[in-house]
Amino acid sequence: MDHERSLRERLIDVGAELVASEGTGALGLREIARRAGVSHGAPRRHFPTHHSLLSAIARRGFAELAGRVTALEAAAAQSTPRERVRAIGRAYVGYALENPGMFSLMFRHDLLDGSGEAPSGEPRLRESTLPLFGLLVALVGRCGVAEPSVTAAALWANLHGVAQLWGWGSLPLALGEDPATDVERLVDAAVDAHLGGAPA
Amino acid sequence: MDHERSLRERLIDVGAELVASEGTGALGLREIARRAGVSHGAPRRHFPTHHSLLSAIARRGFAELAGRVTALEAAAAQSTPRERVRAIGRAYVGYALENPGMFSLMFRHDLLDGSGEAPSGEPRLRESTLPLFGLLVALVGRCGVAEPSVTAAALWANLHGVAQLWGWGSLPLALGEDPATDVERLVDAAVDAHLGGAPA
DNA sequence: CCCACGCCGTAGACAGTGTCTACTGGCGCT
DNA sequence: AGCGCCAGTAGACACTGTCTACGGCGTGGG
Repeated sequence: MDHERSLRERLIDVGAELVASEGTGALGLREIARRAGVSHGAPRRHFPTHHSLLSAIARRGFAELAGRVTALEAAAAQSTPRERVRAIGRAYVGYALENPGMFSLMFRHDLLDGSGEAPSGEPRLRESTLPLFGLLVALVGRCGVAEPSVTAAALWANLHGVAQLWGWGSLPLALGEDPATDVERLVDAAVDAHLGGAPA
Repeated sequence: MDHERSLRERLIDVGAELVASEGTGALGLREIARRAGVSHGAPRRHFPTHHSLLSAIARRGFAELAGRVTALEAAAAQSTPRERVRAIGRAYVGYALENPGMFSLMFRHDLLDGSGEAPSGEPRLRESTLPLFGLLVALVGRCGVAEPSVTAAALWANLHGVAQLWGWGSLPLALGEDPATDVERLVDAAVDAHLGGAPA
């Protein structure tokens, strides 16, 4: 490390803090550099373009989400597969609702460089979700469904849609009532629907 | 009308064409004015701010989506409720995949003025989906589920997530195979899951 | 008849953005 | 010691959204 923490990491840090506190609109290149205490040209040494910096910040988000899920998995390793799926679902939309700015950044296909990533091993951004998806496929497969991959995909889409629409404000508006309890009902409804009634 | 079509409408027109052909990133205020053949200050007479213009364009998107759905409903008025729900689902993600730019604009809570809309009757943007949601609630209610509103909300979220994740590129990457057929399988999986097995 | 008012669109200024290009200062290497 | 390299600086450039002052036009009242 250079100064105790390389500027590259510091830029991602302040970007993550900034998107958490102010939202995606505050993620200007110059603003990030300002809060990192460097001049506006400095980030260019580490990220060729603004989009690549945002991609790195989004990658941090995916990493934290994956960390939450794997922690969950490590803790409740001997629960039923179905309970694990439900826990993952709650963690997914929980993360989205606790970090709305980061979550929206993570899935903004504009802003994020969709084309080739640097050959330095970093996978392309939209492949960051593949390991999580693989885990989901394995778990729903152990729940005894016919086609695990398509069921897992449909379930993931359901969780993602709940997170997105709820955060957007239209779903709570349609359902009314308390915020926190309804979103859990939706997650449970999704898991129950795709994994069958309520057995086990 | 002033010149054959008021500038207000023309601005929304070119915005819709622009977002369809170039994506949300091309929706600059000056760019829209340029393509409409007016100076960059002209839009300000009709829209107080850039966001309000984008909101008007997004409203156009919601209107077209609603138009497709109501046309579908009018045509197949005597199908089973379930088939109508499935048709609506396909129309929803079909619209999203055919108009990815407009669809992403419609649900970008930043960009869109979340606060009070002009008192001139125009409802706030995120309430534009309420009539469609109401229709969905009615239809799933006629399918004999216990809690129509929560089931309808979960199903809507599922469709929305399919549209979003598929357009994002991660779902097709996970499932592989053909593009067009898989997304229909996902829509069918969603409808079947939330409405029960495959009866009638 | 004509003048004054209101409104639509123009043109320019202003702060701010992302990218690009010189340039500087300090470090390690031969 | 001298040299090169590289992270960070500083300024320019084109562009953006917003604001303000200014024309030009039609309409209505005296």
